Amino acid sequence: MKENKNILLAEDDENLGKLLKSYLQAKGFGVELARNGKIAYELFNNTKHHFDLLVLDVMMPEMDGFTLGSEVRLLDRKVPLLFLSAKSMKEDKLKGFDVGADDYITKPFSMEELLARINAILKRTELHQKNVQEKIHVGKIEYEPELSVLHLNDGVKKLTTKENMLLRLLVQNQNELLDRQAALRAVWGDDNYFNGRSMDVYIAKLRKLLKEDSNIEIMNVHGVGFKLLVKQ
Amino acid sequence: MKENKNILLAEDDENLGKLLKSYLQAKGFGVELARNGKIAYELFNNTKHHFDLLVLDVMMPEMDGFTLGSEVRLLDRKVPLLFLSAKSMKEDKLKGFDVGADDYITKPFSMEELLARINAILKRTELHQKNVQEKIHVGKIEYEPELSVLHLNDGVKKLTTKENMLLRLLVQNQNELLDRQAALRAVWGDDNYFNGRSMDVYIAKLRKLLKEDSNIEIMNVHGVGFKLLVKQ
DNA sequence: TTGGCGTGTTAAAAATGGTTAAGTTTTCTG
DNA sequence: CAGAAAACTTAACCATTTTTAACACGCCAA
Repeated sequence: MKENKNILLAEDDENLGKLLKSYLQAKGFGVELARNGKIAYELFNNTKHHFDLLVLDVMMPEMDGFTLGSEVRLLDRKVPLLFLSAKSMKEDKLKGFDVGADDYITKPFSMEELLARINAILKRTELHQKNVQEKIHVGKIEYEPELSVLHLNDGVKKLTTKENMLLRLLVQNQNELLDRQAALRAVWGDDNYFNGRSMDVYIAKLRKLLKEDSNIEIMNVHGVGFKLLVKQ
Repeated sequence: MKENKNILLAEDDENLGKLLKSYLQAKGFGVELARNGKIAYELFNNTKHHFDLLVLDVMMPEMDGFTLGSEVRLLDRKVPLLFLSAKSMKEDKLKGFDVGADDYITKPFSMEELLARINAILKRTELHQKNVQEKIHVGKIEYEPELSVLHLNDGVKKLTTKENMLLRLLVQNQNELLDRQAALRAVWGDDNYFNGRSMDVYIAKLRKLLKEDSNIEIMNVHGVGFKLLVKQ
């Protein structure tokens, strides 16, 4: 049960990025380095990856750290965020916490301090940790997002790509709102009218699949999004 | 509507302690001030008190902050701890996180920063406590806000998004005034003329639903708002 | 007491969503 | 590579939810 933790590091300064990456790897973490916010978002949104913590530089080209943080928050309300900033400015800190930062550290910082903060965050989120992405129970139904497979009464159902991406988002936000626009951007990469209807079609498909467990419901929040309700 | 959060503040510097206490009280927190670690421990251990967060100065007579933190951890594995320290020394920080700190802030710090960190901690602990699918009794009627469901005589009534949001607000302010503008901002995100009329329409809908129990009444307070009256 | 503004209520209009099925594109497979 | 199968999108139609409109009534201050 060694399961080492995975960190997504978004840092545009190549030297600093590589330095941090190898330091954290030496400490036993799995580290993916993204050189800007857009790449980081795509990595986060890529089904193949699961991250336990995001370390985001505030100042980056393409998409700054705060914007990235907010977008990520729409997809996953719980994943811990740690911001790196050159400025120690008050407004920046406040903005960071507003986005839902779990911590905030100003450059320059020592590697040990970063490590201490990372460990502190992971320690306190550990208790509430979701299963390490092998098998997830949604009500009575077993779901394996990595294999994109649902275990139903009448056997194993292989999900299609879009079914799986959407269900994964819903499950990550179980009993919480999944924002419509955020889901469209995450699954369809865009949020125009027809994609919207396409998503509705997929919601209908998922409802059919999940109706085997009557305690599961995909509830619509009018004009805002969907909520995967699992009665306890 | 807002059950305000309680903070236990352990700080031996009388000036700083009182300053922080009154600042946090002004921000809506309940604050108990203890002038050393021993008193703080006794306050915490006194079952009459419930604290949502402990703010502990590291350097205190009788019992230092870290010791206090460890002792408290033995009683409660989850209660959030935030340490205040004059030193920014690395070892101190590490020790703090080792004790299970949720955050660590070095003096001098601004009040805003402390507040931001407190709110950040409370926000993320709130997430883990939320999602309780509780059943609330409104008079004789059972209401499940998370499922947006009312249990009426002739079966279960599924509420629409807006019905649920508005009813939830009313119930949270049961027998107290729900301010009109506040409700509009909370449910409609805006408070222009037409939203106002939309809200009136929803009040009418809710009245119809709730008239099953004659002890329940949604009363209008002219020009100010509504009050959900439940006679005992 | 009266006029204006706020509220109660119902109904029609507009927006959003649920679902099925027909089209289109992509992927698989021989 | 062609044909079939699967995946995905678009269309259509209907249902539900929300907003807007309209009119009646009530409260309250001048």
